[in-house]
Amino acid sequence: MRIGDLATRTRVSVRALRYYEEQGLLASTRSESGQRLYGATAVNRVRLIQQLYSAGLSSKTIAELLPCVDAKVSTPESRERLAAERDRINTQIAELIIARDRLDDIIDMTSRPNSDCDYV
Amino acid sequence: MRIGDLATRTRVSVRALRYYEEQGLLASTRSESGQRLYGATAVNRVRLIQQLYSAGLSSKTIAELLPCVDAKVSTPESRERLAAERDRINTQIAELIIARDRLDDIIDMTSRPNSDCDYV
DNA sequence: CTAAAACCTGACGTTGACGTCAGAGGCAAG
DNA sequence: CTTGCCTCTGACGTCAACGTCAGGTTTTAG
Repeated sequence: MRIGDLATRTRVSVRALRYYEEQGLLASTRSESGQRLYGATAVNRVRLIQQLYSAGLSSKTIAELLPCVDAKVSTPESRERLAAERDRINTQIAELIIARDRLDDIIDMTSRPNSDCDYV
Repeated sequence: MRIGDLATRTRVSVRALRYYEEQGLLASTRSESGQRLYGATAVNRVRLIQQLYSAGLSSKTIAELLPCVDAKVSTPESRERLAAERDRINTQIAELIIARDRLDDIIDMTSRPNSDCDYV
C-alpha cells in the first residue's frame, strides 16, 4: 500500500509517517518511481509507535527499542531501559492521579456555595 | 521573601517564577528598588501551579482557572472547563496504563527466551 | 568600602513532533 | 491528453515552558 492508504488506516498524517521513517522507526520499500510502499504489518507497527509516543518515549528511545521488539530479544541495556521507562510511566500515572484529585477538589470547592475550606 | 527564597523553597527556577508572573499566574509586590516580594502563601500557590502544569494544563488554562480557586466560586463556563480537563486527564491516565502494559509485554517477550508469541 | 551574590529587564536559544508551503514528478479516468 | 489527486524532496514555521546570556542595579557579607 502507498503512504496515503497507510495514513488513512492508522489516522496518522502522511507527514508523520515520513517523519517516522526519517527517525528510523518505520521502513518502506520504494516503487520504481520512488514512491513508498508498505506491507500489511506496517499498520500495527505504526500503532505500536503511536502507543510508545503516547507513553512519553522519544523517537530516539523508540528507535533503540524497536529492534528488540522485532528480534524478540533484549540486551541487558535495553532491558534496563525498558524498565526505567516503565517506572517513569508509573510515576507519571501517579502524578496525574494526584493532579486529577486536586482538580476534583477544586471543582467541589468552587461548585459548592458556602464552602469553608482553606484551599490556597 | 524574595524570588530566590521562593525558588529554593519550591524547587522551581527563578526564571520559571518570573515566567509565571508574566503569564498572570503568580502575583508579587515590589520593593522600593523594584525587586519582587512574596508572601508565605506564594509557596502553596506555586505548588498548585506546578501540579496543574503536570496535569497537562496550559498557562492560559491555568490563568483562567486560578481566579475561581481564589474566589472559591466557579462560573458555569469554568466548571465545564474543569470537568473537561478532568476527563482529559482520565483519558490520559488510561492511555498511559495501556502503554505501560504494552511495555510490560515487550519486557516479558524480549526477556524470555523461546517465547512464541506474535507481537508485531 | 568592596567584592560577591542576588536581582532586574530584555531578548534570543532550545527541544520534539510534526504542520505547511514550494516546486516538480507520477498515475488512473474520461 | 489533460485534469486532478497523490507523491516526492527540501526547508522553514510552530508552540510552550522555560534556559541562557548581556548589561546593568541592589543587597549582603566581611
